[in-house]
Amino acid sequence: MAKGQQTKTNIIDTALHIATHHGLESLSIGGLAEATSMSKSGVFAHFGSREELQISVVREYHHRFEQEVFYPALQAEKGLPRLRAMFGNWMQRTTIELDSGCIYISGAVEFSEREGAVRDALVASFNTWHAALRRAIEQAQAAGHLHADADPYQLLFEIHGLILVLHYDVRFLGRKDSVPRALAGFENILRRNGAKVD
Amino acid sequence: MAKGQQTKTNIIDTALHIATHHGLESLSIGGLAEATSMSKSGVFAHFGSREELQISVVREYHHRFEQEVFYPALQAEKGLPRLRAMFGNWMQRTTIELDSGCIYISGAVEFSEREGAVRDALVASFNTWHAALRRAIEQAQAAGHLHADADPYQLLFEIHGLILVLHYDVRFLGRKDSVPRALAGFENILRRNGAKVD
DNA sequence: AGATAAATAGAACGAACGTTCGTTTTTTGT
DNA sequence: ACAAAAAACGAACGTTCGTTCTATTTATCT
Repeated sequence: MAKGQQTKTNIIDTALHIATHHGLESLSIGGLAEATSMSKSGVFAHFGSREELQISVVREYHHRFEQEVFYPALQAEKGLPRLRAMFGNWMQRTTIELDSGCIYISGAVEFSEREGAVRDALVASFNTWHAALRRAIEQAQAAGHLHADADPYQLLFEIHGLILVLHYDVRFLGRKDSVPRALAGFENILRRNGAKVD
Repeated sequence: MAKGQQTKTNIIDTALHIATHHGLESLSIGGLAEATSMSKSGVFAHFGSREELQISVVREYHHRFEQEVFYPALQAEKGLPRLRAMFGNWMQRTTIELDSGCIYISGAVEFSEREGAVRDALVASFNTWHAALRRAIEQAQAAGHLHADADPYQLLFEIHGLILVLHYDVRFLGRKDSVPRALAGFENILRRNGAKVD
């Protein structure tokens, strides 16, 4: 690999770590320069603008999300098992490991009233995941694991809420014991929609 | 009222408007000075620090939240009616009116890994509301509206999730039609815990 | 009305911000 | 090893930031 790409990867790694902890808006060229022991202009040259740097971080987060949340869940068989795997991985990625947060959540706050390419990248990335979840729900319905007449979007809405409140309780309120609650809420939703008890 | 207090109130009003739209961290002395047609030092003198300004905004938000969400719900009779009123007012305050956001949500992201007085004020303020909700749930149980053996915290957890995802969908994804989903999710939770259909 | 206190303004500070530019170092290809 | 290309540096730019002064304007009270 060319030296440049290697350095760029290193910068993005550092930036991703900062962004998952303190948000995309907390990224600064100067801070990143210090963290990577480079000069400001050296860092800057790789992206051309701060906005492009933020977009690169969103892209990298999207990639890792796929790798750690989505793809592993495909190992589980279609239907309820896979949906449960996706939710479980999602919980883990969002709150637990190294107590880093989720930029789909922090970014939603930071860019809810701000237009631009970063917001667009965030929305597109989240929508991809959203669509994957909807597919998993519909497959569970097709497999007879969930009622066929249930509204997938309503399930999705409620499930997403559990992830958000889990994130809120763990990271903001410091309630480390919230994972069982989220899991219980998840099973409540499934049961109401025809799933057998786990 | 003294002239100073009057000006201070005006500044906080303006600051609250900005904070509900763009977050507490987007507040700046200079921006507030321009918005209120004052000098930077004139604005600054009322608070002594930016942090104290942010805390003042949190306090004001807490006050309005009580006025517009909590107190009106006390008109409804104890138990399920009051709980429904609290949730309804909460939804409205959080997403609808003048499409302004909720600093309990944006603040949770902004101050999740930042210690200090602002974070403490936010946590304390939210916990007050949280406790009020828990009381309402327990009253609904005592009145026989909800199963007595249900865990109030689990209900609270799931209900809070609905507010968060409503906020997310409306403000970030721009899905203005999410209120019925949140309402449906709320009734789902109540029904599972023994409530009669509404 | 005149004295006293409160409120606001204005200028300046050091630091951090994103960005630009010219130069120097390092890597790459032959 | 040497030339060409890529990568990183260092200094400076114009702004904005929170904050600290001193000066000036307003409101308050007798």
